[in-house]
This record gives sequence, structure tokens and C-alpha cells, in this order.
Amino acid sequence: MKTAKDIFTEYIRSKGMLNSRQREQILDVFLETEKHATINELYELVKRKHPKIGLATVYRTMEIICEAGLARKVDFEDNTKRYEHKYKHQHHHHLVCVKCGKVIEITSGKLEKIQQELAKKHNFTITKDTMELFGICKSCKRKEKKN
Amino acid sequence: MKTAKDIFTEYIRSKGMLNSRQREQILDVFLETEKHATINELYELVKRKHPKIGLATVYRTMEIICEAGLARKVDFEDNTKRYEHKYKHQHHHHLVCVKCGKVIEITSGKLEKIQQELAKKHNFTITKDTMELFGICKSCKRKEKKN
DNA sequence: TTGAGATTGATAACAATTCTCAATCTCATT
DNA sequence: AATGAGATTGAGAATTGTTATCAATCTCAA
Repeated sequence: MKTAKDIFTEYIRSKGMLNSRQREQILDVFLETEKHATINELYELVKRKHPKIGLATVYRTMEIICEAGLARKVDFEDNTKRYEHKYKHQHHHHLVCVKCGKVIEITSGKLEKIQQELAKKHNFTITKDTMELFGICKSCKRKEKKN
Repeated sequence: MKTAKDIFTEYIRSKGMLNSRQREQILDVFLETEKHATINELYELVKRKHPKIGLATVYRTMEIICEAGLARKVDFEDNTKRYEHKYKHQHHHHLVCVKCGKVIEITSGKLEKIQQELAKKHNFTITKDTMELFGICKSCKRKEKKN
């Protein structure tokens, strides 16, 4: 079974690029983070381990990681852009709490089916889709009640 | 029946702001455009009629128009932000053609129902939602076949 | 008509991202 | 292992999209 790292190095090879130390280190940091991290969060994490690595390199490498299919750059409506894991994560959508910023991943076969129906009605072929539901999460609702 | 303009002037009043000439002119231009326009497209259209109006004023006014509930700022995945009409337009989602950029508005009661089901499962209260389906539209598919 | 306070346009400031380039690193070839 | 052509890097400059600043101007209640 191919690891995420294998996919990455093979992708880099296939494009005639070089496998640099920094690229590996940045990938490692990304793979270790569980949450949807912003560039700055990733940069801070990277700097902690490898203080010499520059911000531009983090940008450049995250772009490659996305191209390689290991991450997806998600644009949340609060104007933050975050990288989420794509390797071994099935396609999903998001519940985004507007109070605490928590992101819950959801999947739904029914939803996919309706999307296909809607597309078919317009003779449209879907290649990618995003859905974000914004609102208040369970724990924030609990907190509100207390006040 | 209240016109969009009425809603706008009343909103401005209610907030203790002033009804300026520029605000009216920018609203007029926005109301005349059918498509999902970017700030720059709107700025160009505004300048054509009123060359003295500055970009900052267009930004400021579009923000008010959104607050007044007449427009919505939509973040498309190609990193463009576009203003869409909200007045007399029911809540909807988008099919976005990645070839020609066309945006088709879709509505679906079934979809709304599923969204509510998904939210309920996580004890989440939805306050806002977006869904964008990216892909190839009918006419672009036709063109592709010809080649 | 007046004037307090809001708005405007031009531009500066700012934040996020990309570009530039000399120094350094990678790796296929020897 | 050493070489060198070409890729990559880090630091900072440049660019882009957006917001803030401020003196001049406009709005509208009195």
C-alpha cells in the first residue's frame, strides 16, 4: 500500500521536480496535523522544527501537496483558507460553527444523489463540488443556554 | 410593493446614514447588471456613467447593499468574489461552469431537507449555507464534442 | 439657510500571496 | 565519490485585493 509520502515523492518525480529536504519536512508537518490548518498555522509548526524554512517554501510546497492529491485548499466564508487532508479521506462536506470555528466533516449518499439529479436536469457534468453549512454547533448552543 | 431602492434608502435611514448621490448611482448600476459581477466589473460600469466615483466608494456601497439584504457576496473557488442579487431571488445554489464561467442558479426543496437532516444529526443549527457544483455546462460539452 | 456630522475620492496602509535572484542543493552521469 | 546542469531555497521585493485615513465636500434636520 502506498503511503502519502510515496505518492508525494512519485508525483514530484513524475513532474521532473526534485525531492528536497524542505519538501519532505513540510509534508511531514502537514501529515501530522489533524485539523484544517491555515498557511500561517502550518508555517508556525514548520518553523518550530525547522526554523530555517521560509514562508514562500511552505506556500510552494502546499501547492504541490494539493496537486499531488494529498490536500485540498478550502475557502471558508470567514475569508480563511485552510488545507484539509485528502489522502484516505472520502469526499465530504462541512458543518462550520460560526461561534467557535470548529469544522465537522459530513458525508451523505443521499446528498450526492440529489446533486447528480440537479446536474442532470441542466445537462451539467460535475467535476468538483463544495457545500458548507454555517451555524451553531452543539457545544456552542449549550454554552449559549447557560447565559 | 417596496422596490429594491426603497429597501436601500430605508435601510440607510434606519442606520442613521445619509442617502448620497453616489450610493444611489452605484445601486442603480448593480440593479441593472444581471450577472454575478466582481467589484472591478462593477467599478468599471460605474465609472462609465459616473467617472468621478472612486473604487473605495464602490466597495463601501456594495457592503451596504449586502447589509440591506439586496446582494450577497459569493466566494467562488477560482478566487473571485462576486456580488449576486438577493432581492426577489429565493435562496439557491450554483452550478459553475469551469470552462466558460457561467453560473446557473438552482433550487431544490429535497436538498434543503437533506441539509436539515444532516444538521440535526449533529445537533447543529444552520444559519447560512452555500453549495457550488463545478463542472462542464451543456453548451461547453457541445463545443467539446465538435473538436 | 445653516452647520454638525456623514460621505467622498485619492491615496496610504495593510494583509495575503507570488515573484526575484543569488546562493545552495539534488541527482543522473561519470 | 565527484561533477555539474538545472532545480530549489530563503529573504525580501513586488503585486494584488481590500480597508483605513483625512481634508474637502455633501446631506438633511432644524
